[in-house]
Amino acid sequence: MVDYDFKKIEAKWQKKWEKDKTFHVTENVKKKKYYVLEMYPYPSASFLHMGHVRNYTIGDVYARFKRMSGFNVLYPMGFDSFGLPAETAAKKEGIHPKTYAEGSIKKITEYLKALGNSYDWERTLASHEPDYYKWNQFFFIKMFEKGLAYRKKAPVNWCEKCQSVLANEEAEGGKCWRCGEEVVKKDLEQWFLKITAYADKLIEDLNKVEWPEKIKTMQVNWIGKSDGTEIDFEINNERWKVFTTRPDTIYGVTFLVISAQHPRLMDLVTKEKKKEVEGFLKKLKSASEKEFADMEKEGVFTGSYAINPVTKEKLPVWAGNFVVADYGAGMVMAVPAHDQRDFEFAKKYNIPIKTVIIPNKEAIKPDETISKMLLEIKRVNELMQKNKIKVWFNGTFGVIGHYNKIFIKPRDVDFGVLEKDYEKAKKLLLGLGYSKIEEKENEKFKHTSYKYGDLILEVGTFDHDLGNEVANIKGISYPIPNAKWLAECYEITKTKERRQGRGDDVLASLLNIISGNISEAVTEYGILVNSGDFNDLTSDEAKEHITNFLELKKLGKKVTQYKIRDWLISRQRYWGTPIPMIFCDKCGVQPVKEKDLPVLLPEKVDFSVSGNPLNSNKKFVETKCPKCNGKARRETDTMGGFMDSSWYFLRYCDNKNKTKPFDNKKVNYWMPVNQYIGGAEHAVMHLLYARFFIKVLKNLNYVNFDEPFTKLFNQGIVYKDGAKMSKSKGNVVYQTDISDKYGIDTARLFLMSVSSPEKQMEWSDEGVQGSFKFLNKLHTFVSGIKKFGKVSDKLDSKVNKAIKEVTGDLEQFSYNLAVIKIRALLESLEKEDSFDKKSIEALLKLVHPFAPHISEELWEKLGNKPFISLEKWPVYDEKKINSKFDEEEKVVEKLSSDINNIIAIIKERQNKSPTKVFVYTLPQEKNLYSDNLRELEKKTNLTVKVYAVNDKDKHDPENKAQKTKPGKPAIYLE
RNA sequence: GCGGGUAUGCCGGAGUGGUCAAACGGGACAGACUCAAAAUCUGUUGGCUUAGUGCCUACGAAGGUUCGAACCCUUUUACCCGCACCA
Repeated sequence: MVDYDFKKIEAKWQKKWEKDKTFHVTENVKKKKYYVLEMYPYPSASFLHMGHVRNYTIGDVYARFKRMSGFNVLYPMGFDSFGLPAETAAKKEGIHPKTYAEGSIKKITEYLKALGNSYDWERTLASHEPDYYKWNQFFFIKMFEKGLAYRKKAPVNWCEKCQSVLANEEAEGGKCWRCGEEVVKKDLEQWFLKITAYADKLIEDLNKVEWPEKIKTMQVNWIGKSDGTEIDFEINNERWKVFTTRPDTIYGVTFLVISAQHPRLMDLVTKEKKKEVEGFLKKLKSASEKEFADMEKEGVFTGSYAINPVTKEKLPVWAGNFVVADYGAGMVMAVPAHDQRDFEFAKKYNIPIKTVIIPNKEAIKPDETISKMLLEIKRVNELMQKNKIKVWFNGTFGVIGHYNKIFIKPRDVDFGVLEKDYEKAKKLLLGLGYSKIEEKENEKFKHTSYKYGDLILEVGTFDHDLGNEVANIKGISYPIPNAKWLAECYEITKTKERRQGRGDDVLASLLNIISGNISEAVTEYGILVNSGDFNDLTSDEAKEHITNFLELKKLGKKVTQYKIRDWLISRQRYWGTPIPMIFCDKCGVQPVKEKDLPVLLPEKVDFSVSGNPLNSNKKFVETKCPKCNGKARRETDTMGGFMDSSWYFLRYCDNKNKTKPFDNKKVNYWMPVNQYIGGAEHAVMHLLYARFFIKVLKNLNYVNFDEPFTKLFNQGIVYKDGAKMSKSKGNVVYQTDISDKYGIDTARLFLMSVSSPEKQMEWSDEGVQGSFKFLNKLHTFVSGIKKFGKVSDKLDSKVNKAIKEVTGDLEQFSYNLAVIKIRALLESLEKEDSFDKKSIEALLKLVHPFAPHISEELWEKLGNKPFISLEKWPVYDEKKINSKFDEEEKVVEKLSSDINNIIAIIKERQNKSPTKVFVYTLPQEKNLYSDNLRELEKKTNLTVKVYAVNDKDKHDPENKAQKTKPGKPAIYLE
């Protein structure tokens, strides 16, 4: 077989599509719309690699599928051409960013077109064009008027390498998202967009979209809403606010910690402590951002004391490195018993730890009696240990020993000792002031009861070896008993199971809880102890009550805190949308008048100066105040690129509008985007900003929907040699590497068939050949068809089933499974010698989304008019799908493999080559096999004869027929 | 540390309670075609065993639920991704 001429075919159809504007769409109210969109790329002059190809193909397959399914599909493509990368690339090449961007757009457009994607190129856009960014400025002013854009001095993230500030979202883990440079904090006056005003709505509306849970969670976490209580602590006769989500632990507060970065820290530091605090701060300052994050919790006492508003206790105020200055109030109440950070801090500086929560509501509550008893146990334990007697406390607290169940309100102290120590132990107890009540003995155990005050104490012999053995078998070991363990023990008693454990472990655990000598903070909710009037409440109840109490006394209130900060939009760079603001000494900050938009980005600037090149253009900077017409200065900061990407999908709907950002009728027809496709890395950046932007636009009456992207699909990353395919890693396979050799259809088909699109995939050079083979096979098969005939019911069933399954798979992005079914269909068709045109057409249509060029070509070859791209997706007929055929096939398959198996054995053992097969079936199964006689002969290469077992004239010299079973015919070979 | 995900045969990857020694593709091996190779076609590809049967071992590891588990539960290990001192 000669490889099909993919080069010619692909060029031919790409040209035809372009000339015909096949994929151009307009609003059509009679047709249901569907908007498929891939995140628009940042244009670079280099070739697309397989990661890109995969991404765009995922979208194109879907767009083509939906288009054929009868939707009016909007599938546009544009370019995110503003931004720092263009500026740096331009600098490197010594050309103007504009030249660079436009050159890149030209190149990348060419590459994108070579993919054969069904984009509507009439609707393209590029964010650096004044026609586009004019509207960035327009919206900015609208937001400014609504108070949603404002200027403020704040500590912001600064990237030294990029010479610009970054939004919080762009400072990933303290590093610049683009260049990886350490981010430093700087106090600067900057423009912000008030995304925080929409924080609740941004969380709430997530349930209106069908997005991967992961992305939703990431957004929720990023917004970081937490309900809590703001509590006033009095320090030096002044009230200081503290935010907490755990007001139920207020009785456990043993100190306060103020952030080392808190602007008013020094107000709290007493004269005596000043030097010490300053030394501490100095040390922190010298640490880099990263070291800072890894640093151990450290602090220094400020010398001041706070008054707990509920208990009136006096609490030391510390300055600490682990408190974030710009979250909450920048100061926290520390509850070491119930917060791990506070715990570590308290341990380090020897601050008291006070337990006020017992984790499980029904777990052991150390009341007075129990405390007394525990102390008694402790006394006994110590005495026994001193005398080298090993003790196992049985059934006292928790699950102890090897047969006892936990009980909640213990009445007696019960323990076991080894038989050899028994008498000695008894004596020791008497020495402690115990009085004997009763002594028992049976063949297994000895047992004595004592009285001590109102306590009962029992001592018995304990089968040490047995206990150990059981424990060993179960492999249970709790080196550090803790509250979690106890809670677990309690859970076990509820299920009536038995559990082994060491008595002294439990004892230690309980004593720890009572004495505050715990090994880790208990952070789970539970019931309150040591909490005055609030004792015995559950954490949830206590939060409510304590907050109410504080509100009543005007010492605190319920508040909601968010982690998300306002969106920092200004950048000190050239290549972006100029912020349309003017500073006038008289009138202050003034927006540029709408009629004067756009504020054009001047091309003539000096790139050699440090800082923002825009400052070098006097004509740009010096302007007049729009209000008083006096001398004024233009804002030289530009907008971050995420402004551009926050609404570009709206502009696609009406990209040539000169008078408005878009016509809202058009936007309301096409929007929201039904299927958005892009990488997960934008989860808390672009995807969050765009949602915010749409909410603002809805409030301003520009759009009538809440969410821009109904469905979101995150494609998996393409790997090669174990690393993400990327230019910087040098493990790139370019589009042309494959398309030159096999054609772009092969590349598309392969990328879609190796694994499901949302999973990461490993690139394989060999694997591509499989897809190429398939397309060759398809080409040979379809172009070799001489004439059409009738379809068998069997084939018809297969065709219909394939349509059904492929349709379902495409709908769910299970492209890889769809491809498998298409392969199987071609195989079945190849086997037949008669089929109708409709079946072949169906096959081509199923193939089409994956391999659009070859399917167009073959479609034409069948004598059809172009374009298959605009043809109707095949419809299946459920009635024609008959599982009987599948079963038949299986049965035949099995029988022929049995026959082949026997042939192999005969050949090897008897060195004979049989030529005839006699098959003996049950009478009712005879037709099943005789109907498929030809199939059987083909598979076995022998003459086949089928008999029913009761056929009188059957040829059966070795009487094999008696071996016949239902579904398993007997076989004789000769 | 917290949250999410993944783990399947030589490899890539389907499969989420019986029809599973496990789709499909790649690779390897054998056969057909050919002077030969490539392409193409056919078959084999966990082990033992057998005129087509049967048995064992296997879906990261260990337990458990079930008549029955690659699939459900628990624990655990490794890798990937996200967040990271958020009170």
